[in-house]
Amino acid sequence: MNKQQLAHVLERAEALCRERGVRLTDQRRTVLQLLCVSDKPLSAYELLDRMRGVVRNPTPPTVYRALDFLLDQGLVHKLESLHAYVGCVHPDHPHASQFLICDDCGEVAEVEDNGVAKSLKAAGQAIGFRTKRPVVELLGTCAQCVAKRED
Amino acid sequence: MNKQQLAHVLERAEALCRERGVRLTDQRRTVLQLLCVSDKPLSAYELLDRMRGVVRNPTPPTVYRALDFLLDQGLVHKLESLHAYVGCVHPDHPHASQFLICDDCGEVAEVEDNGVAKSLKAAGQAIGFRTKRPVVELLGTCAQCVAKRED
DNA sequence: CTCTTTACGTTATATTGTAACGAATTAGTG
DNA sequence: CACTAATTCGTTACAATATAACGTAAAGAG
Repeated sequence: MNKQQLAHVLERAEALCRERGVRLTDQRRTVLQLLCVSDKPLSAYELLDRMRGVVRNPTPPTVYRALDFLLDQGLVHKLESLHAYVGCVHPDHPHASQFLICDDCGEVAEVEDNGVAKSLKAAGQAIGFRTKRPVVELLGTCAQCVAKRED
Repeated sequence: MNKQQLAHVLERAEALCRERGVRLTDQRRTVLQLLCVSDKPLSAYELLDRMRGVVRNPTPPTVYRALDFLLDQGLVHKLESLHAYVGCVHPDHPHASQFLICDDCGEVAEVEDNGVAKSLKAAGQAIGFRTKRPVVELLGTCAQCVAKRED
């Protein structure tokens, strides 16, 4: 994420939290920012490392609390299959994303595919299931790495 | 899974492994069987506990090696969002399943929805992504527990 | 039977995530 | 402002999940 996008996300985060009456504290903002400037998903302990120097003596609970808050607010996503976290690319509206995770280069693409959302909804409804949190992560090879391999 | 289903799965597992020239050893069969007779997903360490008394002095690597093998062979699935494992209900054919996980009663339904499979494939292809392993887990409330709550 | 590969035993350790409890800060209320 | 309640944070300890590394044993191939 570039600087302009970062600024936008942080602004949006501030505004959303204000609207919702919740507090985007320094620690929480720091974690969000670290995730946004990273070019790859970060584990909780990678985040912990990067917080040193920004926050005084952070510990695991420091990170996990901030992550819990940001996850609740939909400002970050957890990639279950990687045990890692990413900043949300479009916190503007509530959404259920899908993640395409390249296990070659580590790149992660967050997409919001309407067809997928619909078919998942239908599959749940077929058996009366009420979905609260969909986890959709496709592990494989991104276009760039596919091309690289076929050279 | 009832006894008859269990017998069928074990037979199928034997046959598949024979065909593929891989070995379904005692430990691996034990793990598969434990997952199949369980009425809920089991964590690696729950499996470890249940292996005592069947296998001599099992340790974490014992369990994880058996799980790795069974996952490779498509005989069990890992539920990433639960850190837990389930026996595959239809190992007969290769497939990409979706899991509906009730966070009230813990029940897990494995479904193979064609619409979901198609839309996921399409979403990947749209950006040239080659999916190797789809992770699709819907966390929410099953029909039974929805009904219970509305009483 | 010998060689090679695969599976397993064993110990130690890495990684991910929480519990619990008190101190400090913030927000609401008279 | 003063008081109280709620939320956030500091800190310690620990639980749960997963893997590294290396030697031994067993199985399959020739």
